[in-house]
Amino acid sequence: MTHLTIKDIAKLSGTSVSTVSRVLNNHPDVSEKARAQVMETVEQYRYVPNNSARNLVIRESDTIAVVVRGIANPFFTRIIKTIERAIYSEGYSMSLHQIGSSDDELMTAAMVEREKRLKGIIFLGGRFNYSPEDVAMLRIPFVCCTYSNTFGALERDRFSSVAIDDKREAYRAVRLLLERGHRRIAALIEAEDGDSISQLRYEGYQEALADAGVPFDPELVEAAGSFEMEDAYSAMARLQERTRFTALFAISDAMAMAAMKLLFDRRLRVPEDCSLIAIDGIELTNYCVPTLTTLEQPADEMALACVKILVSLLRGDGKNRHVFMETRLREGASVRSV
Amino acid sequence: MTHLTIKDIAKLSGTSVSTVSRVLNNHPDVSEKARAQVMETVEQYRYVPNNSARNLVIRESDTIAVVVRGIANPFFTRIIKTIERAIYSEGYSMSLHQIGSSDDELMTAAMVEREKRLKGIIFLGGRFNYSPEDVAMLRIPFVCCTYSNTFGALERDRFSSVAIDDKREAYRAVRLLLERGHRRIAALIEAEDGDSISQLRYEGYQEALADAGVPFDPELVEAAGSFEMEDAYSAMARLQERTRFTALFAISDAMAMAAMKLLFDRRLRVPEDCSLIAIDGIELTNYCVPTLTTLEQPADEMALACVKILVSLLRGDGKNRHVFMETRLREGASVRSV
DNA sequence: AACGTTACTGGTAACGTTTCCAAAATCATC
DNA sequence: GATGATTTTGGAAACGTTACCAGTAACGTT
Repeated sequence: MTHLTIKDIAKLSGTSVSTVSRVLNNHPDVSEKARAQVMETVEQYRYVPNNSARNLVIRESDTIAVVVRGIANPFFTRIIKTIERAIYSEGYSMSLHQIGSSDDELMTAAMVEREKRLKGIIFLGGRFNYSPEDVAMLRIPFVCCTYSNTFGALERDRFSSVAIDDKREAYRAVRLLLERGHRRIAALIEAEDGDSISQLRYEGYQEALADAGVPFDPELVEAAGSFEMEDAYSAMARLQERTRFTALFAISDAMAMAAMKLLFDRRLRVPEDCSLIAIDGIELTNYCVPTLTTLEQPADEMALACVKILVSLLRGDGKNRHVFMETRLREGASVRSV
Repeated sequence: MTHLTIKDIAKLSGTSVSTVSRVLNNHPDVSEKARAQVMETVEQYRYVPNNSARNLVIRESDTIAVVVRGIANPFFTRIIKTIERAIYSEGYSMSLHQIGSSDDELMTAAMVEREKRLKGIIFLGGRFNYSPEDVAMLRIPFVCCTYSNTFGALERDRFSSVAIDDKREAYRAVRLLLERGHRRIAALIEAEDGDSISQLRYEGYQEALADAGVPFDPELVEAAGSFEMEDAYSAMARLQERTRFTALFAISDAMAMAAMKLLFDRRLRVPEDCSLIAIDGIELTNYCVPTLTTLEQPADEMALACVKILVSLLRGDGKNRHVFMETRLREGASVRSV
């Protein structure tokens, strides 16, 4: 017999299937004696319940899905790592789903949900600009991490989110450049339009310039095809060929690092010829030359908040919430005063 | 009714449960007419079978677990990404398990296996030096990725592996430095002893020196507490304070990048003052300054090989295999001739 | 037209749990 | 020690599939 069943345990501990089940699920209505009895046999034979059977009768699984757009992003890896820990320590299990830039996260999620009877979903890095009707496909709680849907059509009480205030933080980053005397400040953004992280950060950039009385020059803005470093590198190349600037705001650390490389390849020095600031705070920024000045998102806190919110939704206490985190300025050596 | 069952589909398509099941599982013994009928209703109502019920009667799940030590490692992320794709396209699902450096991968795997009735396991980046008795806990096929167990106690036909020949590739890397005229070549390794990737690569280093008639100097070797950049940085600091060298062989790209940063912080130039070579070929090496010369592991190929082997084991055709991949030299600007 | 093949179909018993319900045991009260 | 209340127990019906088995329909063959 490869796998023991609850029946075997019942027989071995001289009790019934029901009692074993009760013990295993920590029901109060079972005598101390029986409980001890059962526990002992369970330990002894290293019995582990069959999850499929359990999920079948429970009518759902114990799985929380994490749907991530761009798993290669170091910032996301960091978050995933913490999320996984938290999910397991809450007694759930996690399944990870990577989607490409052309995939539809809602489709993926809906499919997986139907197939596995998910408990909940955490979206990581998606755009998630869906209509309420679309979202109705998802009948389970979900939280969007790193995406705040600030202007989206979706009603705020239909889902939760954990994010930084992208626009405000971008504003802070650009203001820092302005305070250091920069006036020609370029922006390296990502192509996706509409209500995306890129757009929000871009708006922050524009607003900071406006508030400082610096006229907006579209020449100074270039969009990469994706968040990938490769695309950022070539976007930066276009930008650098087109115009001159003393500082660059990149919407992500990885993109800033690609930009840094382009500058190096063109024999331009950071920060002497061009200052650099970005948002994310990935570990790598401490190791590039020069170290990157960046607004660090509290990745671990964000991950824990996601799981905490989702779990409390699942347990029935707690409503949908939208949590905004603050970034912390981590000064590297990539910004100089002019 | 939230979820349709196979019974509903049977009723709706005017046939029986058995027939629907047969259609869904692509059994040949069903008429074209019935098949079309069923397919249509399935499409129309977007029916998705309940996996728990299926797994219950099948007596196993459709899940392949990936147990990874150090998910933050960019090389692993890349592999995971491809593995996930491959697993899904083969019709399985994936669950990802991150373990810390102190955790026991076998324990984790055994636990998860019992709980979920896994189909198979892929170990990523572990040491996996277990005795045959330990491994007997795992009753399902598994493949170790990036770890070859070259000298381990485990019988070779009990598991599969996909890896590079760590010793040989390290040998190649160090020989390249030797060919460029370097004689004082330091090594930045990782602390884990015994039969680890670090050790294998370290042996390759020693052998290359020996073959070139360069005497081995233990002063030139420093071990980091882990593969983390932080630990690599401080190990490199110790090394650099202790002795002088014209070139460094690091056992991983990430460690090399940390070393590069330390050299920069100490006002030493790469490659003028110290050449650098490593193994892995992560994308980032193209973006550091200067670009790192590295032996690139074919991450995608390795990932696909893992899944292919595992799937063929699961299908019953195919035996346990040990695949060695070749690296490809990707020349950056971090090595100079002396 | 009777027969044997073959192609297809539907009924039903698993699979290993949880949960409901009723029965049994225990306890408290008079 | 009889009664009712309470705690603890076990039996059995779900949950939604698959797979076996028996049966029916369709088709050639003689």
